[in-house]
Amino acid sequence: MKSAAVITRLGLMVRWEPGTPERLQRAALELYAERGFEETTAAEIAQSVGLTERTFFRHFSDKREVLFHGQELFARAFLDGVDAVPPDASPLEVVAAALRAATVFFPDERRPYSRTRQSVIDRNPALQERELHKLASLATTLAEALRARGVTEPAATLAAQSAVTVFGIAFGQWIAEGEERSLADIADSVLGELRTVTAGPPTA
Amino acid sequence: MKSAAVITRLGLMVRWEPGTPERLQRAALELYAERGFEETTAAEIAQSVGLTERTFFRHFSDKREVLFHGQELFARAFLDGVDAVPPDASPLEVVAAALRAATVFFPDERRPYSRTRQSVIDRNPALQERELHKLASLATTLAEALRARGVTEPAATLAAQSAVTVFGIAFGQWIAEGEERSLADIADSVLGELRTVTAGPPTA
DNA sequence: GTGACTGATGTCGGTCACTGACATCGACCA
DNA sequence: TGGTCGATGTCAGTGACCGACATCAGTCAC
Repeated sequence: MKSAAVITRLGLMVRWEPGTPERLQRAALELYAERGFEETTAAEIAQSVGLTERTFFRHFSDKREVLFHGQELFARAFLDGVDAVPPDASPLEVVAAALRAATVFFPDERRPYSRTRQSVIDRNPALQERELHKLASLATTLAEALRARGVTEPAATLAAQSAVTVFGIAFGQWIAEGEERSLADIADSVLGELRTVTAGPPTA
Repeated sequence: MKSAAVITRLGLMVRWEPGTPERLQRAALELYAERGFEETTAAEIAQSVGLTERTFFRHFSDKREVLFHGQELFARAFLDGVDAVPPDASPLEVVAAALRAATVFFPDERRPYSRTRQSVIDRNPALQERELHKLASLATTLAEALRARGVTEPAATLAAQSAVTVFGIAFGQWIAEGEERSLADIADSVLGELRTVTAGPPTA
């Protein structure tokens, strides 16, 4: 693997094939899905796209991270939803807006991809841990945005966590076999359920 | 370390000093707190109590797990709270009961210990991931208990996740500098806040 | 009492995730 | 032409973890 010089489709001579991180991500998902996460070594992923293990770790901080990229944009979508709502909106209205904004990241065409990705994650605890951590970070970010709008604690964290919880449940349903509603519709309905559940008569 | 034979306080000759897992846990927390999690090797923990690395990994599946033991009892407490409530109670009442039951695991004397433990976790992402995963498992268990009582999805998962969220926020506050209320009182109040936040006027 | 058996531990060797230091070599720029 | 840069390769190392096997005090059947 001395030199990876390559001729592109346009006939241009390039030192390195472009899109290295994307190629690694595709290869990793494929291998994880085929053999399982633990049974796949970082070196194998790298080799499968003509690179070395060392290069893999230059692009991704660890073996799990290769499945969790683009979270920043996703979080940004949530935040955009927050900003798109009038300043006097209630926390719950903000949550609804954030949810609606986030769902644009998951158009129906993406369902098959999301399904295989999620099935890989569901089969490995280490990957679940990483996913949980990402969602928790998202909640933290959201809570901060809420606080910046004047929502006090613990309401801000409560609302933010609820948003993430609703999203998680909705996403799981969106992925489910036979489900055909859009993620936005499902999220709306789950949020409604949350309001129902937390309503009820006052507790002792 | 050929033979670890030891004379106990009662003068009995024993092959192995008893309470190995507990000794390892204490030593681990101490070292993690002193030097940090990453800067402490499993071998060091083991050696600090006169054992080998291999033995450490026989008692704990990994380096993080040594800080997360006893979760089963904790989860059981939640479940006991669930069972202690009449069958016609609303999901929210069940959640309140579970929360109240769980707080018995954290009497005020335990605050200092919980604080140092949490500060270790807060300083390391890998430990945060594990904690999140344990809490998520708890939520899953709780949701199952709710379903067993006839609560349907997604209400069951929503209620269970909310319980865990409330617990997490309350615990964080309980640990906070200067806080003196009991965990039960704080949890009650946070649950009340959740009801307030999710109430509000209907959303579009 | 003796020998088989058990259970907690030690020893050894190996795999793999991840890292730092340094070398390579086209591309690009002065 | 020469120098710098950026993405990569090479190499050697550390530490988490695991399987296989050895050890040896205690126990129990006989």
